[in-house]
Amino acid sequence: MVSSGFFEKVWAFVARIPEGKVVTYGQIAAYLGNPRAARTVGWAMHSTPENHDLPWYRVINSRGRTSMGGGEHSPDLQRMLLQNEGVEFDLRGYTNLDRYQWIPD
DNA sequence: ACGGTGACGAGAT
DNA sequence: TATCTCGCCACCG
Repeated sequence: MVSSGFFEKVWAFVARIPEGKVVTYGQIAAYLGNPRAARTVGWAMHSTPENHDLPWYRVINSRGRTSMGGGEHSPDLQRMLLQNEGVEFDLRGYTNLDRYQWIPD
């Protein structure tokens, strides 16, 4: 079977996040049935395939900040991509989850 | 099978 | 608010 792992579920979830909205790592873990697997979700995102079409930048941490990262994935790039979609950040780099967090149907 | 790993989370300082 | 510490857990060699 090609897609049965936890990572696959994470990617499938991320693919559904609408434009201008964000979700947190812990939130994804919870919706997938493992409330405490936030770190694993983070690792899944780190392991996203090269040819990803995923809106990876719509995943942020529970405090409304863009994820840490190195190299290609920089917090600044992530913030920029989100601002392009209308997500606003305050001067310290935080966004308002009450306003932009996506709650699946 | 086992253990290191990591784009996290929550509480403490 | 910035940092640190610890607990968590699926994946891969």
